[in-house]
Amino acid sequence: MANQKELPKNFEPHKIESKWNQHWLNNDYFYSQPDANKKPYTIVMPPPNVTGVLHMGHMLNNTIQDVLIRRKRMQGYNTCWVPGTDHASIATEAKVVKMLADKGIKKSDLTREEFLKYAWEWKEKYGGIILEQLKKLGASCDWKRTTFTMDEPYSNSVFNAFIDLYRKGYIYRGYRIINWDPVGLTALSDEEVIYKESNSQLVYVKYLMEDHSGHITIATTRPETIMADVAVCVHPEDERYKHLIGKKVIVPIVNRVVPIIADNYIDPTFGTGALKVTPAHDQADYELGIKHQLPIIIGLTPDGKISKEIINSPNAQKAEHYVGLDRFICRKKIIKDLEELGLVEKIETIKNKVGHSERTDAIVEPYLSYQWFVKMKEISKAALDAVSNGDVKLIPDKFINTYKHWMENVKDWCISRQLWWGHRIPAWYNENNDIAVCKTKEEAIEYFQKNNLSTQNIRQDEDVLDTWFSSWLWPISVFDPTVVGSDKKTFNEDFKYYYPTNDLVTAPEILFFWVARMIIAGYLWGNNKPFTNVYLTGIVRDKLGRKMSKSLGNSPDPLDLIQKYGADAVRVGMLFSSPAGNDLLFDEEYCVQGRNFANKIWNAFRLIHQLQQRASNDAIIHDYQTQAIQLFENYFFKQLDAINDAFEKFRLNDALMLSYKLIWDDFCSWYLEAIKPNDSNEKIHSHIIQKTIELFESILKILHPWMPFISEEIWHLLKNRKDKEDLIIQQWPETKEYNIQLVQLYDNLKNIIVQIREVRSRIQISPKEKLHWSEATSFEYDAWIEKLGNLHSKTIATKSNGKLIVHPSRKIYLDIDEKISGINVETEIQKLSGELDYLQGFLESVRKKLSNEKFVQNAKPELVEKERQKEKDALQKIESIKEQLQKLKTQAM
RNA sequence: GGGAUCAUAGCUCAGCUGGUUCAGAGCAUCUGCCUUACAAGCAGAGGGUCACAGGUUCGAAUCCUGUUGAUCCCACCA
Repeated sequence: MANQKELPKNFEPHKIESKWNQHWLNNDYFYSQPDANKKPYTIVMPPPNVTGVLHMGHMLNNTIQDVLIRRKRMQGYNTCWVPGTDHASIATEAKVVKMLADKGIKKSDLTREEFLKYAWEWKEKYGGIILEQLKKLGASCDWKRTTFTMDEPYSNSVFNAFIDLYRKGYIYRGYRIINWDPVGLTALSDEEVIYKESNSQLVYVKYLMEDHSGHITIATTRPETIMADVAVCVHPEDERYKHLIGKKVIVPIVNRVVPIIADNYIDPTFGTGALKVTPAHDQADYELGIKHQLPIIIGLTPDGKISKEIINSPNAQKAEHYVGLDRFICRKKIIKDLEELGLVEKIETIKNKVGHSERTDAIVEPYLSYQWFVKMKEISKAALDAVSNGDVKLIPDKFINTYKHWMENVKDWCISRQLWWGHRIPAWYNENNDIAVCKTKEEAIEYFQKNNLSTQNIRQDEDVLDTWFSSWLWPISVFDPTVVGSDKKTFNEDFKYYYPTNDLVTAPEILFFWVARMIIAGYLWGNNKPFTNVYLTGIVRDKLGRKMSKSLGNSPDPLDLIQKYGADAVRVGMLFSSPAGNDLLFDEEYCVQGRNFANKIWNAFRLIHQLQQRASNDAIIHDYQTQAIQLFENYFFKQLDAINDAFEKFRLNDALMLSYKLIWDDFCSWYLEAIKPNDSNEKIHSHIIQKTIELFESILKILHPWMPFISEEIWHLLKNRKDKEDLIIQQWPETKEYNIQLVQLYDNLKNIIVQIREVRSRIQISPKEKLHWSEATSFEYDAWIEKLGNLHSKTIATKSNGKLIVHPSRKIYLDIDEKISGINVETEIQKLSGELDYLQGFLESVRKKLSNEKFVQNAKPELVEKERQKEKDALQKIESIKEQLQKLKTQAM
C-alpha cells in the first residue's frame, strides 16, 4: 500500500507503464490455450505490414481490440488475441528496392536469390518494430502465437490454397488485359487501382482513308497508343459513318492500314463516334479485338516505354525514333508531330478518371499479359449469404449494402504479381509450357512424366502471389495451417477451440480486399465463417478532415503522444470520438482530455487514500454518508447495465462516455464530495471507508479495459494484493437489480443542489457560507442535501419565507432574504418570468394534447398517463414560481 | 453514368419502431472561485426555428417527395 508522501499531485504514467506490462507478461495473463471448461473469446489482429511503423490507424484499431479483449478476460472468457505481421509483398519490395538504391544497388543487377536475401535481412531488422510498439500501448496479445505470413507453415497453407483451387478449377492462367504498374513493374488487382479525377487532353486525330477519299476523325486521351492501333470502330447504325464500314484507313505516324469495323458497343455521342481500337492497351478494345479477330500489337514495354513492335508493319520505319521513349514524353511529341502533319483537328480538355497504382502512384497502364486468376463468382456465394442472413454481422450495418453489391458483382481476382518478395506461385512449366501446379520441382517432374509430357527445361513461374491471397487465410492458418487445401477432416485442437473467432476489428477500406475474402476462405477451408462480428473503424483523419499521411506531415507519431500523455490517456483520447464506421477527426486535445481524466482518477485515489489513514471504528457514521452510499450504489448498477449494453452493441464510445461520467461526475463530484467529512481532521468510520473502497474497486474494474495501467497501479496501491490478485484478471462487476425510483430521486436531488448553487453563484454567496433552509416536513435524503448544499439542519416550517427552490413535489425555502436585498430584483423577476412563460407554454401544449380526443384515443394509455403527470408537475411548478414572483414584486415596490 | 450513406449547438457526435420537462452529451466558450484529492481542478451559465421547400398525421429532428450540399462504393466511356 502506498505511503502518503509517495503520492504526487499529478499522475505520472511513465513510471508505471512498463512495470505493469512486464508484470502481466511474467504472469502469462495474455497467454491462452484451449480449455474445455472456459468459453473462448478470440480476435485475430489484422496483421500490420512488416514495413510498418505504428501509425494512428493501428493505434485506434488495436486499442479497440484490446478494450474488447480485456473486458472479456475479466468476464471470465479464455481470451486469445493473435498478433502477427503481413509480408505485404509490393509495399515491402518497394521499400527494399529503395533501400538498395540508396546504397547504389539496382534490383536489376541482383539475382532473385540475392534480392531475397536482402529482403529477409530487412525483415529481420525492421519486421518486429511494430509489434514492439504495440506492446507499449498495452496490447494484451498472446505474443507466443505471433505469426508472420511467410512463416513456413503459413506459406505452405498459401501454396495449398492455390493448388487446391487450381485442382477444383477455380484458378486459371489467362492472357488478359490487366492493370499494370509501369513503375512497380507488376500487375495490380482492380482494388489496388485508385481512380483520380484529372484534366486530360482529348485529341481529335484524322485518319486518312486509304483510297484518298477523305478522312475519319477519332478522339483519344492517349495518342501515343495510336501506334498500336489495329482498327477503327463505329456504331453500325451511325449515319455519318455507315458508308465507310469495311473501308480502310491509314494510322498516322506508323502508316499502318487498318479496317473500319462496326460494333454496337460504340457510343455515337462520345467524341466523334469513331473509336480507335488498340487491343493490347485497353480492356474494351481487347474484347473488340477478340470479337472481330483483330491482330494484337503491344505498343509498350512493361516499364512504360514505346516498344519495337510498332514499327513491324510496312512503312512504319519513320516511327523508329519513338521506340524506347517514355509514354508521356512520347505523348507530347506525337501530338506535336501530328499537328505538324496537319492531322490534329482539335484538342479539348476533359475531366476523366485516371487510374493510379495504390502503392507507387504511377498511372496505371492497361496491359496484356499472362496472369493467374481466381474465379470468384461461385466460391463467394456462401460469403454473400453469410452477411445477408446475419451469420456474419457488419458493424455498423450500413456497410452491408456495399458488401452485397460488391459480392454480387464480384469479378475474377488477378492474383499474380511480378515481384520477388512473396509466395512464389507453385506452378511449373516445361519446354512446351505445359503447366504443373504443385509445390516442388520433383512433384512437377512426376506430373509431367505421368502425363507423358516433356521434362525438359523445367522452371517455376517467376511471379509471386498477391499479398491478399495469403492474408485471406489468416483466421484459419494462425491456428491450423494444415487445414487449408487438405482433405483431412480433423482439425487440430487450437482450431477446434478458437475457430470461428468472435470479433474482427478493421478498417472499412479493406472490406473487400480482406474481410470478404476471409469469409470466402472460411467457408472454403474452415467449414465455417471466420468470425461473427466485423467492427469497422473509421479512418483517422486530422481535425481538418484530411487523411493522415506522411506526405502531409499531419500524422502524429503515436509513440510521441504516449510519451507526452501516457498510454492510457492516448487510448481513451482515441476512443472519445470514434463511433464505429465513422472517421475519427483526431485532435491532440482528446489526449489532453484523456490525461486530465487519468489525473482525476489519480486524485480520487489520493483522497480515498487519505481517508483510509483517518479511518476509525469510533468515528460517527453520518446520515449523509450512508445516504450517499445508497444513492451512488443504486445508480452504479443502473449505469453498469448501460455500459454492458453499449458494449454488446459495439457502441464503444458510448460505453466509454458512460464510464467517464460515472467516474468523474457521480463518483467524484457527487459521491466522494458527499462522504468526505466536513472537517479535514475528522475521522471517518471504517465501514464508510471500506464501502468506499469497495465501490472504487468496482470503478477500477470498469475502467480497466480503457485505461489498464492507471487502474492496475491504483488497484495495487489501494490494498496489498497477493499473487494473481491483479486487476487484469478480476471479475467484471456483476449486474444487480436497482431501484428505478431511487435513480429518479437521485436526479431530483442533484437538481435541487444545482439550484441552490446557482442561487449562491448569482447572489454571490460564497460556497463556504452555511445557509439555513426550511420546508414543511422532513424528507429522507435531507442530510445529503445539507452536506452538498452546505446547509444548516433544516427548519421544519410552513412559512413561505426566503428563496423558493423549484421542485415538482416539494417546496423548499432557502433563507437568504437579507442577502437578497442588495441584488437586482428586476433581473430576478425577469428570470422567473421567463421560466414561467416557458412552463405555461409547456402546460398549454400538454393540455392541448390531453383535450385532443384523437390523441387520447390513439396514443398508448401509458403515454396519456405520462402527459397527465406532466400537467400536474407543471401546475405545481407554476404555482411555486408565481408565489415567488409575487413576493419579489412586493419587494420591488 | 449507376448505387449507398449522411446533413442536429463553435467542434465531434447521441437522439431505437413519430408523442415538446428530449432538442441532449463531451470538448471548446463565458462568469465566479488557489474550498486543505485534483487550477490537468471546483461551482455556475450561455449557445441550435434539428440543411431548404412541400406533404402525411391529432402530433415530425424522427415517415414520404423534391431541392441543395457532403462523403463513399461501383462502372470499359475512348
